[in-house]
Amino acid sequence: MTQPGSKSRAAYEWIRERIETGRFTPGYRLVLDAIAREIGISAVPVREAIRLLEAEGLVTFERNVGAQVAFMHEQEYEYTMQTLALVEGAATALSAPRLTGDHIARARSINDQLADSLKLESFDPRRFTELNLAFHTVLFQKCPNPHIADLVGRGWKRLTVLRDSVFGFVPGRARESVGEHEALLRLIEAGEAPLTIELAARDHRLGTLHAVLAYQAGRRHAAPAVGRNPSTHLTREQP
Amino acid sequence: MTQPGSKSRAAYEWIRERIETGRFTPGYRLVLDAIAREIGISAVPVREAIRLLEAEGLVTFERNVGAQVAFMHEQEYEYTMQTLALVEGAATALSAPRLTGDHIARARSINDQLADSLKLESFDPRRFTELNLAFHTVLFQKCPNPHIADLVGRGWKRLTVLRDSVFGFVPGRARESVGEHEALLRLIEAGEAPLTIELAARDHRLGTLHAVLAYQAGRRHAAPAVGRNPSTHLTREQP
DNA sequence: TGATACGAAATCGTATATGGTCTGGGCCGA
DNA sequence: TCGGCCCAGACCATATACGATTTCGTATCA
Repeated sequence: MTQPGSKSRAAYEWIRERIETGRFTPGYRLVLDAIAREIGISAVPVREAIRLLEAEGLVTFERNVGAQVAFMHEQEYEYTMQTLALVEGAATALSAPRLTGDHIARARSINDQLADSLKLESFDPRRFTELNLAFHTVLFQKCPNPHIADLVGRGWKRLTVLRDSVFGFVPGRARESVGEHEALLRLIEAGEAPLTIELAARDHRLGTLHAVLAYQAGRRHAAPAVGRNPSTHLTREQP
Repeated sequence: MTQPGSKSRAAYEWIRERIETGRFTPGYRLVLDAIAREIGISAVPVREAIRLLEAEGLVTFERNVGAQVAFMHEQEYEYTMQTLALVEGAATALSAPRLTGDHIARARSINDQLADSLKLESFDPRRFTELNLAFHTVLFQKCPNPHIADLVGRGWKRLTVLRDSVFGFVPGRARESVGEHEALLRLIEAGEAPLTIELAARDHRLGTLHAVLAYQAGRRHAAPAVGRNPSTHLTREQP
């Protein structure tokens, strides 16, 4: 299925693309025959595609009833980011000792691009997110544990569905990020203890999460109930 | 599919049971028609079952070629336990503040049973593992993040395929476990910081992992290259 | 003898067909 | 008017059928 050329794959991408771009909104019913007819294939591969989307949490499924685009509650972003903070932190720490000077240089170069993108009069949050992923990918790519690496990949993939780019909402956080990136690089260069690196990487991601949550709280209540500073606890205080 | 009553589900359980009990050994080819005929259904639901097993990593799959029971290298157990240490530690820490005295009492009661099972002249490692899961389930069950909770469940499920019970190999570790359980309970009761609890729970699991790795190294080299004590780093020294 | 090409068997991927299950609307009785 | 029953339509789950792809044995040729 993951293999290109298959119709299941085509159906998967066809549906996913529509969910990502918002043409299929949460609750939209995915009817096998209808989709199959529209793509010009039979229902069998469509069914398989939907099963895969279900496994990714993009659609919900009920036997004898069918599938619909999953409802994502407010907290979905929080849960995903919290999980990503956890696994990406670990992946980065496990990867760190295996990174060469070359890797660090590459990461630093990407971070420079991130810094540059801040200076443009028209800040492009989408591009910032793209570069941000590239930066972190360099850092965790050497993670020797394939399960953890896989979870990191899933987390990022899921984020693409939840938010195109949160940095559009919290541009200030983008600026902070660049500084934290450099700090993280220094820790790695210095050969700091894995746990130190893990918690730094974790905090970095939680920092973005908290910024977004604070922004949302602000929008809701006019008086922003600012969360605490990023904490390594994966948690934040309840209001 | 996850729903009972479906033939996909039946096929899934039929295959999985054979893999778990070792009747289907790694490398065994899973031929759709053959399995379908043997179960008495058509190939379509069997195919779906195999896709699910693939997602769980129990079988590997190649387009136009088919599926076979996944080869699990030596390190598979290590990777799975390391990942479980990571996510279970977090789940436990996130769950801890939501646990009532009732939960703690229940966990302690299970730990008593674990202690009792050590005293029996015939130690039953399988039962120990069962109770052990029950104990930890009490502790992380209140984890509010469904993604992390899900990952914990997957980790445990995967372990059932990898090893029936490692405590048969390292009975000494069973004894240690009981003590660490009590220590963990005290941390939770005392309302310690989430990170403290997280790392304690993580270390607890890594302890078992390291014990098993040391045992394996001992079997291989006669002179056991004992790993370091459990570390919160998720890592251990290379020999 | 070894390499290559051909062809048949095995097996997968997908289309089409069919029976089963759920859902919603209309009819009937209170 | 309202609630319950029944039926028809929609849709899913699975079976069967068939073309497509891979694999592997065998024959042919250098």
